[in-house]
Amino acid sequence: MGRLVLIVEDEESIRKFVKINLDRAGYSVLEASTGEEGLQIAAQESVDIVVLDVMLPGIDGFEVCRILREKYPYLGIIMLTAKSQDIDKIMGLEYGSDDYMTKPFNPTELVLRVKSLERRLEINGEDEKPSLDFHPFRIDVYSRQFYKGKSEIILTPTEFSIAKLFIENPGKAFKRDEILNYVWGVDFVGDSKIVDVNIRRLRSKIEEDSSQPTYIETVWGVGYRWKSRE
Amino acid sequence: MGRLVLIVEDEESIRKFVKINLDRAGYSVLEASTGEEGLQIAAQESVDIVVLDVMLPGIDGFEVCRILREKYPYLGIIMLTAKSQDIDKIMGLEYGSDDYMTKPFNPTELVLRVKSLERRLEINGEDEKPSLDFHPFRIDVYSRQFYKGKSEIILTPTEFSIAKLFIENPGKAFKRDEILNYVWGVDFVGDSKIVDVNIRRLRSKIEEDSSQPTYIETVWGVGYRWKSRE
DNA sequence: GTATAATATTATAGTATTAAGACATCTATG
DNA sequence: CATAGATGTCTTAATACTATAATATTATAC
Repeated sequence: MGRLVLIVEDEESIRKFVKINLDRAGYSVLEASTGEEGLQIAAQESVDIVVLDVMLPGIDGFEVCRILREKYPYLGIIMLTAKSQDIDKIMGLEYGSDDYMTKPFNPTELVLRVKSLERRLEINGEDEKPSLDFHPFRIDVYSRQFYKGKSEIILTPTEFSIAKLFIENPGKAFKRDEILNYVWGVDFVGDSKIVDVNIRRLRSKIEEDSSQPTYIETVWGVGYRWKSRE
Repeated sequence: MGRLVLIVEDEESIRKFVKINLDRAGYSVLEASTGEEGLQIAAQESVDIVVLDVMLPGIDGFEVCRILREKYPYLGIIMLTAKSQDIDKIMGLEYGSDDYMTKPFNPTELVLRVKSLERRLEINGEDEKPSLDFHPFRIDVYSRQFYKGKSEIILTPTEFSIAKLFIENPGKAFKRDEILNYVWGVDFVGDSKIVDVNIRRLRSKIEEDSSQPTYIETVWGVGYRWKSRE
């Protein structure tokens, strides 16, 4: 499963450069240009690894690292530092990053470090459970739990079933009858309008604003579609 | 299986960082901020290894170490000391700790020390108990005993079987039929509501408040799940 | 713009699920 | 054989879910 990496770096050229390299290595990459933005994204998305610059406008990288480590013990953190900085302090108790690289750095090496950290996290951290991922959502079929970013959303059986169908087929436009067959079974007798009602319930739980849905789109005259990446 | 580590350290930031790192390495971690608290927890829970700061308010670390060693000969103890302290005294007969680290220290190294001590304890110490651990619970499959912390909870055969199934598969959402098949066997004739009744009985024994269960969660429309982590 | 069809929203009543308690039967043990 | 504990069944209560229907809103075609 392609892990999700967040880059927190104010200089755009470096950020893009890192992104391109991690993209190519098969990671999903999010970007933040300030510490505040980084913390916000980390709170919303289920980020696995953060590549964090020390020098940031506003809250500096050390502070961001400390906050991240406190909030998300299982997060991997790689810091980008200047040569002169105190490595013990960075890696040690004070801030608790998992690895560091001194600038300027070789992008290939960064990718290697990310990969190595990923392995470490997998070994120590929890086992890999079959989960369906579609950022910012994740469905854990093993425990039957649905997550938006880091927080669980409790779904009813019907809602869960619909969400699973969508996330297994992002971008596909489903006719009401198709949804009906999958969720209610082929022998269901009744109006296909129940699909609408249950879509609405699902929307009200997962959308920011359920009257302006951004995840479950209406395909007029057909049915509904889980919005694939823009 | 994840061993239980107790950290006795008054400074919260250090305590938290040690906890985070041990958590990630797969240990269950308990915290105490004073020597008294540490001794109390050690008496209640089946702690395997203690990480013990020397400088503590009230009873100091040396004294805590001596008491622990006297009471629990098989306990592993790692002391955290300042650079200047007399290492021979710490490691020697006087107090009898198993290992030490000087502050400031690298958390990664601490994890390595804990792991190494764990191995040593397994070789020298007691038999490899075929026990399932899921803090604060422990199941001894041979003697068919069930513990919450240090105290045994007497379970009936049916309850024990359910508890075992859950603790072997933390986080998994079990359908009633799955539980039925495992506990009662595939040839059981009768209603699957029997599962509900026995879950209730188990809850009333192991939960603080069985109407607000925190260990055995209800998965609505499906069955039950042992809560994996908070 | 207006009519029409499709979809969104809301409320409610009915249904299904789970929790809790009580009881009778069964089983092991002395 | 007597007893205590274990276990399955039944009943009732509490809770959560969901289909239906009725109304409002929005999109499309003309």
